Amino acid sequence: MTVRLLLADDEHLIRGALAALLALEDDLVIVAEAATGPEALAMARAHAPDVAVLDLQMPGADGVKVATSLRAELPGCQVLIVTSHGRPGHLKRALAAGVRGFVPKTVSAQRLAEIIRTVHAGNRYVDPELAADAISAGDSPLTAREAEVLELAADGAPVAEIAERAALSQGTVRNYLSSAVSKLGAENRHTAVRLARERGWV
Amino acid sequence: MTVRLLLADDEHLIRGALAALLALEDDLVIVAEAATGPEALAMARAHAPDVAVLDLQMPGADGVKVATSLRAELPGCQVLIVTSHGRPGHLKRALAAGVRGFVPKTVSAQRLAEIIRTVHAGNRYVDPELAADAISAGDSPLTAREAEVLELAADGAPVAEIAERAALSQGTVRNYLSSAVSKLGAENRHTAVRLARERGWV
DNA sequence: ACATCCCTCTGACATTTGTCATACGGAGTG
DNA sequence: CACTCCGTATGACAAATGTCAGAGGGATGT
Repeated sequence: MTVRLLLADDEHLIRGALAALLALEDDLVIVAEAATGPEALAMARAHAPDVAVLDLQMPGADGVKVATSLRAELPGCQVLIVTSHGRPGHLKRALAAGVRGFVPKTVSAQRLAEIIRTVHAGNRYVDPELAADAISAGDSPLTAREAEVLELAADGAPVAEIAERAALSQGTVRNYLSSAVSKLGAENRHTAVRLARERGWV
Repeated sequence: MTVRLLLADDEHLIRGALAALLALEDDLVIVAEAATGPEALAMARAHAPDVAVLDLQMPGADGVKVATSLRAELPGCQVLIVTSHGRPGHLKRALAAGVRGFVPKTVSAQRLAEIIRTVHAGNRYVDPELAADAISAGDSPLTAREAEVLELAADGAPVAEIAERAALSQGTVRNYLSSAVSKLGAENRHTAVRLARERGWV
């Protein structure tokens, strides 16, 4: 039984190389390739692959967003996310979106082929190390608003701008930032942003 | 004439796939692979390749650092940097370190093989788009100290800590930050850090 | 010799952030 | 119903940051 694959990665070099390697496996066949999120979606619609191997970061829409749409449109298509930067939060988001597999790019092609088969068989596979990280990072202690405000603060915007963009009063914004900072044990909003990013909470 | 290659990339999947693809070219042969900077250096010493294909971001020491050491120890070995994130400053640093080629991972394997040959022949190759970015980004307007202080401010440390780490008075640190911020046209130190990072000035 | 730049510092001031207390309405829970 | 969160807000105060003017010393270039 052959497994029909969709391969999506914005790096042509990687995608091509990966395609070549996976094609060496007798039971795997690549039916489509894509370089962006929307393209991946279009390709999936056109070819209805058994398994979609998606890079986490792509222009247009990231792997998790694509996965969400895919779940709705092609329930028979299993999604496997491959990523360079394994942040705990990404894994959580991905699983919530119905992704069946999540692996770092540090695995070998051999392993990847096995994992593709695992996912195709309807099982799940999550890289043990990433899983451990996700568990030890735990749940976000931030409320929805706190996370939102922290996110808006991420690029160094002043309180006034955050307040405007979030349609809140400046005082409220400062309250949220303050509580986020203390919950994260940070010294100021900027280290708080960094910590939250590392744990994948924003 | 065959070209003997060293391949260094921390992502096993990518490295393996790349190796497989490049091995298809008759005149290219991979004599060594490495997953970290130090490992790349050790491998280069052991195998004295003609061309070293290095990922820009690797654990241990980045591609440019490895290139610098390589220039000194193995002048006959040409260095080609491959990267996902093409920041202008990286290109500049790389060229200063004697790197002969600089390409994004979006090129095809076919192109990469050609570029490897170009570099091996003693010519240079820089991706046109990255080159354009680097030129438009221009030179850093920051003085050495300003850049240093800005770098220390990058992870959100308070002025007191920056001052201590740079062995400067707090007032001086604030002066440098202030002038860096105004030179970069930023609103505050944090957006300044972001801007400088984007242009590769830190 | 002079001008110009960078590095370093100080002191003063305005602005922005961070913290805290307090308040009110809504949602959910016991 | 009382209790506890969360979201939202205000006001006040302390601390950090941003800005400016000025000043001395070293290096470099004309």
